[in-house]
Amino acid sequence: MQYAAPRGTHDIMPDETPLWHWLEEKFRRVTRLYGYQEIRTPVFEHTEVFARTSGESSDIVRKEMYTFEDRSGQSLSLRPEGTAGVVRAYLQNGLNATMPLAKLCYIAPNFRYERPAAARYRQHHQVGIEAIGSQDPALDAEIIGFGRHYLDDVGLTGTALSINSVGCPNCRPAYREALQAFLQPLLPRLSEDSQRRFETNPMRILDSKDEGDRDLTADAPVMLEYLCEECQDHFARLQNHLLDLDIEFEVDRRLVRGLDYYTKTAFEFKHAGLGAQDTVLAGGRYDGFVEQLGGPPTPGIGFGSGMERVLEAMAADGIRPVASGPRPDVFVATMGEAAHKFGVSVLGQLRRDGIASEMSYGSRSLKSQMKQADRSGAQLALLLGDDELSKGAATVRWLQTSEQQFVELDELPRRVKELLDATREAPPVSPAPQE
RNA sequence: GCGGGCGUAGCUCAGUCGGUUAGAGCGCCAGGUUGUGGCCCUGGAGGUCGUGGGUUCGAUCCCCAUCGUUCGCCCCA
Repeated sequence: MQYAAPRGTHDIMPDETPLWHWLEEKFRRVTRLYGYQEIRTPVFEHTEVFARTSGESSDIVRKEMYTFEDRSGQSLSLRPEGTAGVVRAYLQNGLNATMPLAKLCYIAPNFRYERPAAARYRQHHQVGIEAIGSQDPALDAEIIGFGRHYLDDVGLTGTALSINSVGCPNCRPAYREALQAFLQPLLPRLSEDSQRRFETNPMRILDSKDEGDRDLTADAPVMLEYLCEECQDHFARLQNHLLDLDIEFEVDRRLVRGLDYYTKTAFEFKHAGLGAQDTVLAGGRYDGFVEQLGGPPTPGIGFGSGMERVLEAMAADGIRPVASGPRPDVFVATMGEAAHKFGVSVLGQLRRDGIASEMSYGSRSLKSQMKQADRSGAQLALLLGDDELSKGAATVRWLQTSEQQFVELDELPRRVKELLDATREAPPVSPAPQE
């Protein structure tokens, strides 16, 4: 093999795109129900945009960004996550002045230079939403409810929702101190990874997968005990809204987020069939974010959901909603050069009449063309040969029943449409995609 | 970035205790029907056995490196 796609990237081939379209449509439908409008931002931004907001210490900024200089020497980076670019666009286009609450959604690729693993890629695709401009916990509930709705529609009803509050700049510093005070004496006994986290992100230690760490930190202070009044109230009201909405959740006191910008609400939907990369949709509130990008103090909240992960979770659950891509209505088969030439113009006419049509190129036997017609999934085959040409007609063959008839050429579009309509009213026994 | 598994046809995989022409099923193409698809039969194309180096009379097989992939860790969607 001469060339392969770069490590951690993958091609989405024609036999898979129908499934991607299906998933995108599931998402778009929910965006309409909840009133989120699509935004499309550049695939790269000034590196500052991400460095500023994700936190200089986060792994994403430290070692996972695709950063490069353009010809003028400015530093640009491929988007590693969705929120930063959206907020940048929000400010640049003055939505803060024109939309009291901006409800935005996107479907876009993200890029991270990390070691590929199951359901983790260097280029992956996320659907996501952001709501910028309100601190109301009802909005947190809407965002989480959106996530639940989307996953349910996709068929992943078994995903478990965890929520937590990670506090705010008022209460987190005190908690961080208390946590570090607790961890200090344990430090030598913690895993290597956690020793490193002690400085960079001590809250992550609570989330460690190391069993020894888990035991040692069983009685560690948790953020919930240190929440300021405002954060406490916010978290309580969120839970009430979720209960009112019949959304099942569990409070995970150790749930944290990797990016520095999160405040208050953090949440994750996990799927059991995925192995180590089991988070299928995750997000949280980021009330200090807009300010960090130079805007006025503006609260915001959103989530991202990895499409590759959702598709793998679907596969693990045996959800296979789409059988195949679009099929032509009509397949034109010809015999002889004159008929082939004529077939080309018939094909063009059918298409102008709105009938999806194909034909065979190169000189293939009729048998081979019929085989192609069969595999194309077309309902009708149109046969053109010397007989038809001399009579000014075409043979129209209904592929399911093998019935066929001569049709005058000027009758053709009308007759073909009639036959196709009849088929649609009484759908044949083809394996219908399950909804 | 760290540790382990795997890499044989388009796909799923067999195989060689190191030995000459590397196999199957599916798929693809053609013929069996010089104007008719699905089933069946017959035939065909398609492989530098991931790549590079080493050991050997001889390597797809053993060793090393490298690339890719996969599982776990870090981190994350």
